This record gives sequence, structure tokens and C-alpha cells, in this order.
Amino acid sequence: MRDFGVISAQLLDWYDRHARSLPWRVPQGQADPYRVWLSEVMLQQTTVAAVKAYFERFTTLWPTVHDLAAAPDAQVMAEWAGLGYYARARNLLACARAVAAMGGFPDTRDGLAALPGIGPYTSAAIAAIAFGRAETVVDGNVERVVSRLFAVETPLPASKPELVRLATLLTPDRRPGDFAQAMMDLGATICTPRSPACGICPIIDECAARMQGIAADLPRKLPKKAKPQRVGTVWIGFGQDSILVETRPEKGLLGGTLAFPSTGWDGSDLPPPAAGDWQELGLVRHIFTHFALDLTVKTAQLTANPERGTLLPLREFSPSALPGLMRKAFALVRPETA
DNA sequence: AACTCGTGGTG
DNA sequence: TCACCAAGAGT
Repeated sequence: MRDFGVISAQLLDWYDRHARSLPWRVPQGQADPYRVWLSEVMLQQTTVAAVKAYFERFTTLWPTVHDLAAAPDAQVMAEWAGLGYYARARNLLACARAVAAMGGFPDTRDGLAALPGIGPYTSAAIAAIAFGRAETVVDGNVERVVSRLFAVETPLPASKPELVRLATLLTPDRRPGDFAQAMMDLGATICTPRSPACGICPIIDECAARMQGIAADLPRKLPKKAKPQRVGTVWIGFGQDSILVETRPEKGLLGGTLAFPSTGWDGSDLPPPAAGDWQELGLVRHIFTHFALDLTVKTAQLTANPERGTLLPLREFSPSALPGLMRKAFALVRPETA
């Protein structure tokens, strides 16, 4: 039987010597649940580098969950713009309002998991990091570290329950939050997806995949489907000192974000949102998670009131409030704003 | 269970 | 260039 206590102790020792300094990271026992929650939601499927500026901006604008709960929807969506996965922003606000109404964050994993936007990973992370509970945190990093440590060759996602079971055996009763962050840091900096730096790994002597020479091949994953290619058109229309925009429906792609009127992106045709001499500016290529999009960008000075969308005064308009795709489209109209 | 949902960095 | 992927959740 492997000595799990030795492995977790070695990892914590490495973490104490090499922990990265991050805006949301504080010693175990001093964490603010609000900041832990905010950072963990922002970090869902998003890199540390991309999150940093958003985290600083949000905590400056809204230092407490009560401040965030009182913020207007449109302002939160505008501040989230560019970070992606916009359901997170809508759930973030719903969660903040629920927590404010409850008077504070629940301090158990189950209590946290009942809130919008907090799933298996995030509930465990907040419970462990902010409340010191011995919950097991399993993200993509932990999946990779554990699959190598124990040489689990079953492909994901079928191996997930086994990886969770093994990670649970590793999780110590003391400092579970630091342990979780140690596992994730190890995965992010040493036990990386390609070319893992086994030579400087603090637990190389315990790694079964390393012993078998298959570390870089794990975790195995089932092949992914090809991305379909889709096309569409977006219209960027101008009125008198104004620009034609719309808020997209709450559900679906880019839900709830500020955008320019467009066709659906399934090839179906749709008339322009307003009369005007529409000129084709060019093509924007954008890769989403499950499809690639070629978006034709058209612009015009409007000659009649729009049938879709609303005219926003230009002085109230900032491309920073747009999701990335729409920023790219706008950059064809005003390259100097890109 | 499989699909939807963004974006930027990397090799 | 392009496929991969990053501190996942909701349905």
C-alpha cells in the first residue's frame, strides 16, 4: 500500500517553498470566502494570466459580496466582457444576491454547491481554502497529477470516478486548502500536459507513470469531435452620434452580453436590422469551443429607425463592454480602438 | 451522458 | 498553422 501521508506531506513541503504569489492567495485560515469564490469562478476553464486583471477590477469595484449583489446586471456583464463563458457572470450575480440575502457564504461543501455557478470543483475549493474543510478538490490539474501518480490508463472521462477516489485518499485532514492549491500548482508548473518537468518534481519517487516511462502519455483521453465551420453576418450600424447595439438573449451563446445585431450562425438568412447602404468590411474568424465561425462584418450609416436593437450614444459606448468576437468585428470599423 | 458554453496561450 | 487546453457548470 502506498503511504498517502508521505506524498501529501512532501507536496505541502514543496508548496511552502515554491508557492506562487497570486492576488487571491493568502495563508490557510485567513482567506476571505468572497475573494476565494470570485477567483475560483473566474478561474473556471480560464488561465491565471487572463484572470488577474479582472479579479483586481472586480474587487476594487465591489470589495464585498454585498457590494457585488447591489450592482446593476449590465455593469457586471460589461466588466466580465472578454473573459468568456458568460453564464458565469450571470450566475455570479445570482449567487452574490443569494449569499447577501443569507447574510454570508455557507461554510460547507453541500451548502456551497446549492448556489448558482458553484459545482463539484468550486464547492470543494471554497470549503477547503476558505473554511479549512477536508474536501477533495479535483480539477484538470489534479486529474493529470493523480492519473500519473497512480498510472491510471483508463481514458477520461470514464476514469474520473477512480481519479476522484484516489485524490480523496491523498487529501490530508490538515491544511486541505493548501494541499489543493499545491496539487493544482504542481499540475500547472511541473506536471504539465506536455513535456512534464519530472526532473524537478517533488514526488518523482512516488510516481508510477514515471517509473513506467508513460508520464507524458497520461491522462489518456477519448478523441474529440471535429469542429463544424459556421458562417454568419454582423451589422454595425451608425445613427447620428450613435451606434446600433442589442443585448443578446440570456440563454445560449454570448448570453446576456452587449452585441451588434447579427444573423444566427447556422447559415440561415436574416435581413439587416435597419435600412442603410450596407458595405462589407471584411471577415472575422473566431474559434469557439465547439465550432469555428467566419463572420462577415457589414457597416452603414442608418437611413431609418432600426427594426432591431437600440441606438446607443457613442459617448456611452465602449468596445471593452463587448465580448471578444464583437470586439474583433468592431475593430474592422475602427481599427484604432483595437 | 453528451452537449453547450469563450478566449488566449502554447508547442 | 492548428490542435490542444486552462483552477467546470448547467442541462
